[in-house]
Amino acid sequence: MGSSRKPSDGDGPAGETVGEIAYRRLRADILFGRLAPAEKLRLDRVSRTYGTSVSTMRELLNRLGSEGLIVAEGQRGFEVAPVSPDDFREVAAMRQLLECHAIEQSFAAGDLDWEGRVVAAHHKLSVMEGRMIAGDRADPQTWKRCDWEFHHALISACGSRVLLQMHGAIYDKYLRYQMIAVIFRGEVAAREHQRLLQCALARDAATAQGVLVTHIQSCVEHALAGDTTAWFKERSGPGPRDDARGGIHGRSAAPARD
Amino acid sequence: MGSSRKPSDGDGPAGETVGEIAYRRLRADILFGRLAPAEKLRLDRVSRTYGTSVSTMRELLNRLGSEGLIVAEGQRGFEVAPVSPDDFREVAAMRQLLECHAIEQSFAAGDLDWEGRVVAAHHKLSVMEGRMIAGDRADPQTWKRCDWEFHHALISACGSRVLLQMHGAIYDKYLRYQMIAVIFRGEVAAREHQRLLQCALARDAATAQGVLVTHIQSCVEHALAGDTTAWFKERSGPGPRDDARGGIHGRSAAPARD
DNA sequence: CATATGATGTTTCTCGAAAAATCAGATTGA
DNA sequence: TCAATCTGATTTTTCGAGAAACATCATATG
Repeated sequence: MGSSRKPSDGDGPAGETVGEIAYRRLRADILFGRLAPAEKLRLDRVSRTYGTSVSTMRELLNRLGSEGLIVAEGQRGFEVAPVSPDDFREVAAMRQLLECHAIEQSFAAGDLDWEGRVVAAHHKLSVMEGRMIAGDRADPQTWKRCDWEFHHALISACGSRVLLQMHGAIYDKYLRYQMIAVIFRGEVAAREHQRLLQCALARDAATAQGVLVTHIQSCVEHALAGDTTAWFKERSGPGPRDDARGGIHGRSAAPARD
Repeated sequence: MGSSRKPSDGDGPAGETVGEIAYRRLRADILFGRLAPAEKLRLDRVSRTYGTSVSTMRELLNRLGSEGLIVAEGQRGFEVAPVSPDDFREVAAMRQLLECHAIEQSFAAGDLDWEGRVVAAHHKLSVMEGRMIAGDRADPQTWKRCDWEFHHALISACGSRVLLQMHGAIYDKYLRYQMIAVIFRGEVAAREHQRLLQCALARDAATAQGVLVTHIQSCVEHALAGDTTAWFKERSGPGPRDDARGGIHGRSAAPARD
């Protein structure tokens, strides 16, 4: 998106707040599995790890909690969101639903610029996949970013910000499972991406949806076929989810004024 | 405010934190239109209004920002999320997508307990709607909560926590537009709810989806038929949304350690 | 032996102030 | 007159400490 960034910003954008930087790092650490699922996050420790005060860290933790990447139970602290096969399946099904719908809209409305974005993103992804297949597994982050950019480009003409935003959120959770399960399906996935590209240029949404369903489902099955017991620390069942939501749902909304 | 909480503090649940109470109140104030869209929220003022310190308020504001109910631009403060006809349409379309899908799953899997929940929720909603139609518009909060509980009951057997959570989030945004536009479609909406109940008991998902689409779409059109220009304060266009998201999307994720 | 009770240490939650940044108005120069 | 810069005031961001809540463990009691 067209926000003005400083021309020379390598890692941390120049005029960015401390909290924002720590937020990105913490978020990436959860997504890429460097923080174990269900791991307890003690304020004092993590805030020192990421170079902020506890107050600032609490902001980030609350933010990530509201995204579902961290669970905050009452006044007993925070921990990394747990994982489970069921949750993985649900996340995958949700991604399927959103992305299939978005493909339909996007394929119908995409203009020439859109085609350009799709082709460009696929090229970059294709190159990265070639490297990964060749054995160069040094940088899964940029590889996965290319994967994201391709899938995002496909649906970028869907015309709904809300849809894109929700898809982004669920994609990230899906990505987390991919990184935890350490999935390489190089050749197969690359071929599916190739077919998605062809469908996009032919505006064939129906076929693309079929390919995408396979793309996601086979990934889930491949991941769950492995040793899923290693995912759990003790018992990570349904657990105490965000039951304390405000607004209308949780309980009767409080009166307006005090 | 170090004083202990009164045992009979009729507002929130007994052992609830100050932040949690303020969060619910602030969230409800946004959802029910008591805080105008695009209204600037100065830390000092709102924190005093809701009885917390600025640090605590920042937590809540960040949390609501991550839910999309508040926008936080750079280090220029927070404001209530803006509204626009386009956004309303997108939110409605998203609710339609999620709720139709959930209905299909739920109608197929619902057991007798589910039927009981649906019937009970519809009864309560029906009574409230009767009062509203009769002219008793004192308490839109409980009325809308009954609406929520009915729609939630319908899809409660869909089997996916992720789906239910996302639906809850989008329902709240939809609700906000309903409250802003001040929509009363008493008789029509009540009849549609009646038909939804019948479809649920007959397990007729296809018809229910059709009713729901009408239910949502006609509401959108009814709302947008009015004077939408009053919604905007100055220019509330697409505006600077959450461009600064972390993780994979925004930019290259930062390396793990420093 | 199992359970209830109480003291102690640890962690979270809340607060107010210092530091950094933004904004509005005034001043200066072309 | 217009643009640019500077200054003062307001607002946001960050921090560390105190108060409340929780967890742990030892002790007492049936």
